[in-house]
Amino acid sequence: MADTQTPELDKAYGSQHDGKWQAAWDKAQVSKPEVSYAHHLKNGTAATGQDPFSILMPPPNVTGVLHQGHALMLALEDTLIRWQRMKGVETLYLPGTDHASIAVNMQVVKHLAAKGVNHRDLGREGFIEECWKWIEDYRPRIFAQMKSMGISADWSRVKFTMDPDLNKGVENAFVELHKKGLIYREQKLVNWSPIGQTVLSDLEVIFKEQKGHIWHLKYPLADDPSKFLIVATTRPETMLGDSAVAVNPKDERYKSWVGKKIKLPILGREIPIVADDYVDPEFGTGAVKITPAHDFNDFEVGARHNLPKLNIFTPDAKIIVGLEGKAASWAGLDRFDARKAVVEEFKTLGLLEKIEEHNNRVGTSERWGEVVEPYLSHQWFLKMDSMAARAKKYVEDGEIEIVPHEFHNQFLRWMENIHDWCVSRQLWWGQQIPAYHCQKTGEIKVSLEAPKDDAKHTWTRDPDVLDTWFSSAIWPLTTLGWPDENAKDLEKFYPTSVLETGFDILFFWVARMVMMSSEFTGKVPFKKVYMHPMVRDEHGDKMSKTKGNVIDPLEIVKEFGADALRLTLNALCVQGRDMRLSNERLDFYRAFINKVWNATRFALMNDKGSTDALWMSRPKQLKHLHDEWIMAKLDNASREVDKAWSEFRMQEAVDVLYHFIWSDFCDWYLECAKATREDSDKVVKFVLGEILKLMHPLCPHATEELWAGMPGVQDGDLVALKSFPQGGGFPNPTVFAEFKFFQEAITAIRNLKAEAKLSPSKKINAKLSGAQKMSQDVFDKCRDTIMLIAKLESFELGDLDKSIPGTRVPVTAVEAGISVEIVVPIAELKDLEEEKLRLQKEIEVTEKLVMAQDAKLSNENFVKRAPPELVDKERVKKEEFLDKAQKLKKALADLA
RNA sequence: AGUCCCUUAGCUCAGUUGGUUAGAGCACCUCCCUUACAAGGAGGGGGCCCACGGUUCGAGUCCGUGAGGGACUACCA
Repeated sequence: MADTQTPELDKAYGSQHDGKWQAAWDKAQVSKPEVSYAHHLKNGTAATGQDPFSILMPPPNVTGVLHQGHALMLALEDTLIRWQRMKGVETLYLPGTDHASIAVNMQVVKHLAAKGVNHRDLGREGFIEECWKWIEDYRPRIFAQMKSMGISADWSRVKFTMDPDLNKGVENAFVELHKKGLIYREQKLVNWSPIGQTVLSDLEVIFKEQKGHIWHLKYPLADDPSKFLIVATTRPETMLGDSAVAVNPKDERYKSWVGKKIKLPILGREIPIVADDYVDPEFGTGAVKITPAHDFNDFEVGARHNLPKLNIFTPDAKIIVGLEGKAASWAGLDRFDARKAVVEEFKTLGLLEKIEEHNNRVGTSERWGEVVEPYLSHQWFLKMDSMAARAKKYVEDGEIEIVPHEFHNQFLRWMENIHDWCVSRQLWWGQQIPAYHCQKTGEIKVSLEAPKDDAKHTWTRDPDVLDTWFSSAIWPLTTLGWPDENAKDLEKFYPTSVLETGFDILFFWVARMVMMSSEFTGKVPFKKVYMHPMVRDEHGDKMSKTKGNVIDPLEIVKEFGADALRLTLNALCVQGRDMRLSNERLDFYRAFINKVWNATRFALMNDKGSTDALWMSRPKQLKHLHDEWIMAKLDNASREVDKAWSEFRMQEAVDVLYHFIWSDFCDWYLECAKATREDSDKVVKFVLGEILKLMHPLCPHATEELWAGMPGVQDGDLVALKSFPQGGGFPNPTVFAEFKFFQEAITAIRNLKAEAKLSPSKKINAKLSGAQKMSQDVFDKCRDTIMLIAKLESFELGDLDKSIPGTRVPVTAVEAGISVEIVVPIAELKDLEEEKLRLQKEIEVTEKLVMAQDAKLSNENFVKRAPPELVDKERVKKEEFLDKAQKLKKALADLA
């Protein structure tokens, strides 16, 4: 064995070595599936005959800054990835970033404006050049931030949604979908952002509660201006685009009005009164002005009645040139000023009936925050119905499993109510739509290559770009090499194993990936969807810059270390509930890492210079009860962690490890091992080594640092490439019951000392009575250890010597065949009365338990109908309680 | 308006197909700086598991109703 220098471990855990290990993983190419899998194959630890495991990282905005949501995503994904890799599975974690068309476009426009440059003056090419500059400035930052979390992503495969090959994939997808007739161009009413001057998808519109008004306006009848209908509206300015007034056909009040005409005030234009079921006679006045070009419902009504769609706004929501009457002078007026002008005019004309207070929800743009204008325009749409039906079926049939299950129904419901997706955007930054218009003929061609001009045609490319989410929807394809269907990664890693992300993009992204990726492959893009919760602050509030309660993950990494952050995020991650992150929690989990740290220091304390790699092989000889027990516990913990992760129960995995390491290993086992030092040395080292492996997916840096400190570990020998503990077998089937006796005996003696106000370190004499119920073998396996830990002067096995009065502590473990009393001579006790009280109290508690068991067991129905093994268990319990109660009573009687 | 989630110790929360005396951390009380760790150890107090009803031998867990809190989707001119 090479003579490796065992570095001295720091006194406490700190994150100062994180960078060293990130470099070591890079050097060993741990995250390259080919490399790590080859390593496992060589060592005989590969999981053969199993599908590869792959996660595609949800690409953050390339110009973004890592936030807590990203940190959570990276922590969870990398935990799963490292766990699978250690299990010997061929594992791919593919990182990437998103071009974030609309967000980056906006940032760069703002950035230019700050320099006094109007982006439109640069022209398309010039602007895009600026965008690339901006991105090159930011891209290294987010990469560095992601890497600081210690993720083991394969950076040799890193992707950007605007990489040339991904662009090719996107254009190919668009052309293919068009060929299939799923993409079409149409003039429709869309959500329009007057500030961004682009269309938005339904999902990019945020509804906000706003205090507003309802104006009741009088609309005079054309042939008799003394008569009028009163319409109620929240947007009086849109009356300039009215093309009808609608009433309910069943409404008796207005029956005679249908078919007549209204002469619109201000404009003087005449519009018909139509009957339509859409109108609710109960609401407002029962008469509704219809503006097909500026309201989604009115658009529908207008279509049914063949009404003209009269647009009144310019793209930046100002009154157009060319309106009739007084409105002609309002050209260029902003929509909100136009509202005032219209109301003022109605007042002047004596046609304003009244104004009511009204709270309504108005759609605002996600990006710019201004009120979205329903606007008539030509856009590209993607037909959703057939793709949605297929996506729905995948989920219904369980081909895609959504965790937590609550999102299952939400997903299906959305698939049922989906509208066609408007995929074009009037922006420059993004993937330009591969469509060409002929100015002369008005023809449109969709193709990868620009069509050649000829005598009849002059082609220009469609200026619009695609919605960011269009390229994201085929992320599982393009990152793996599609449209090359023979691409190696596509063949090997598609469908991917898990799609891990936040529920806020379930519809934006997850649903669209399912629909679109399967459209081209006929296969689901991933088998499981795991939606993580939202990270909130310690008070349960959403983190936001304006509130100033943002906990910056980068600051946390600096202050607590990446491992503490990863561990904490995992520990707080339960299904179906948001998590509250706080410094208190981070402190707590950092302390946990420190515990592992110090346990390792303890184990290595007397090992300086040793090169015996004791932790590498499973000890065969277990001399003491606690040795057997900790090995069995280790196996249990390994299996439980494995199961928890396979079900995305992230908190449970941490919980299992916490209890196993802190309570079982440190509090009980290591204390025992101090008594049986050489005998237990192999076990201590082995279990510790396994603990480092179990903890590695959560705390990769600290576990590597500790591992490297183990004697005999050679340079470049990484935990990251070790085999994940599988759990062996139970050498002794009654080990838990026996150890239960062990623990209870010690606890009872400690308890006795505390109640008797004896110092814990005061050594007392004790005897074990009821020897016939306990095998000499078990006693031998734990006698010395009990003495040491419980601080006993003497501890013998034998019958109670009646001549020595004393108090007794019953300890029973029926399953192990143990029913004994620990006898402490009366001379050891300071206060006899206290002891009597203690016994009295315990008798009461125990008798209550006996009664509860009696009640259960005397219930005929229970005995008859419950599973027999359960009834047996209850009987055993009763026996235990009864035994204990009797002994306690005898003990009390002896003291009296 | 519809759908879904939550309500368990003073606080923050676990509690997988119903089945040990309902758990943990923090906080609190007592004791211990015992040579891995005071970011530690030992012991202790603290719970009609929101309410009512139902199913069951058995309910924190399943069903119904109600109260309080939250999320999402849709939306009335």
